Amino acid sequence: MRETVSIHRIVAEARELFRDRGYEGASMRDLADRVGLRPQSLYTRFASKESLVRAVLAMTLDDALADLPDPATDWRGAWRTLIGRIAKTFETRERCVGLHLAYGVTARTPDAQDAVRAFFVRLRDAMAGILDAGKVSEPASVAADTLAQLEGATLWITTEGNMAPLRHAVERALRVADPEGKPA
Amino acid sequence: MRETVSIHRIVAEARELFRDRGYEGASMRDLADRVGLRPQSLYTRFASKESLVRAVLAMTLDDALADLPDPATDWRGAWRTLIGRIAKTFETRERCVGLHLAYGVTARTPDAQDAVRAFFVRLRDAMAGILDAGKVSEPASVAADTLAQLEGATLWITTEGNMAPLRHAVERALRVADPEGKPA
DNA sequence: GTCTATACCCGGATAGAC
DNA sequence: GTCTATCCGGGTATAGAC
Repeated sequence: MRETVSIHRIVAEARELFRDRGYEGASMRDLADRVGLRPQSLYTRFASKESLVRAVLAMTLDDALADLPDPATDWRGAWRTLIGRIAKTFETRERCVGLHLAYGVTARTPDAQDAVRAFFVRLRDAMAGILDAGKVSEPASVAADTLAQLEGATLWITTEGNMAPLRHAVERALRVADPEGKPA
Repeated sequence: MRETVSIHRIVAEARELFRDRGYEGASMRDLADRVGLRPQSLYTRFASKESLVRAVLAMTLDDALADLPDPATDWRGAWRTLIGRIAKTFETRERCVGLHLAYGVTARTPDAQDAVRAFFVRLRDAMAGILDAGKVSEPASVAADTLAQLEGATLWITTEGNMAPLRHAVERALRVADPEGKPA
């Protein structure tokens, strides 16, 4: 008789799998192995592999936005913290689970596709809300561009292990909240 | 008795599949259906699914670099043309086959992994060569950043159909070769 | 809630006829 | 070079005992 495995643990391991192998490349068998269960036992918690996508991205968004400084009183601190968290994840994990899933889900997994779209829209809106509190012009557009630049930099991490483009993207992102800061 | 199917045709269809579904999601059966062959007939031309990756990326690099203006005499024209081709592909196809493969190949497909790395390094080097001809400072770094920004913008195309971040990335890229140009 | 066992399908790849 | 037929592993998911 095995111990009960927490939902959080399963979702965290599923995130690792999705990030490294994408939606198609990740298997329920491998996930079960990682958490020490039989594959079938996963289905008592999750109706399908597809439903794991929403859970993984919900956890990831929570991680990114938890306990941020209040934009109303410290929007620069909130911005720096959020950008730093995203960059830290990319440095440590070498890639973005959201981007892998964005490319990996299709019309054949519509619920997963919607979950991915919702994840990025919510993240962008959170970023835009911070910039809006700082009265940065066109906050939604700047937020989308900033997130895109951070995501794109993972190309060089995953192909070459080259972190320089990510560092440059972070510098540009921080300059959004501090235009007087040191130039490159 | 069917007509002989050209290698070019097979590789072009494989590119569509890899771009839309990634390495794991693309199947030799689907590829065979697209070109009107039995799956087994693909193996007379390609030793394995993995070997298709190198062929797809070689064709893609050729497409991107064919008949560019000579950087020695018109580096700005070469830069504009290359950036324009990349952006055009992303607009039309909604995503980048190279990025999907970059995330999709693993240590279990080492030849494909190497092909992906080589693809992006060669593309970056071609971009850097153009910038170098124009005496732009740090051409390799600028080329890598520019490519990353274009790639990152596909996130919003694939999730929302939003082309604005790609347009912004193109504007920033063109400004590299024309710093006096119109600001955003 | 987890287990054993399994249904059922789809994946890459091969054998051998024509 | 393409075909028919097939092998074999692995995928998601389910049934039913404990």
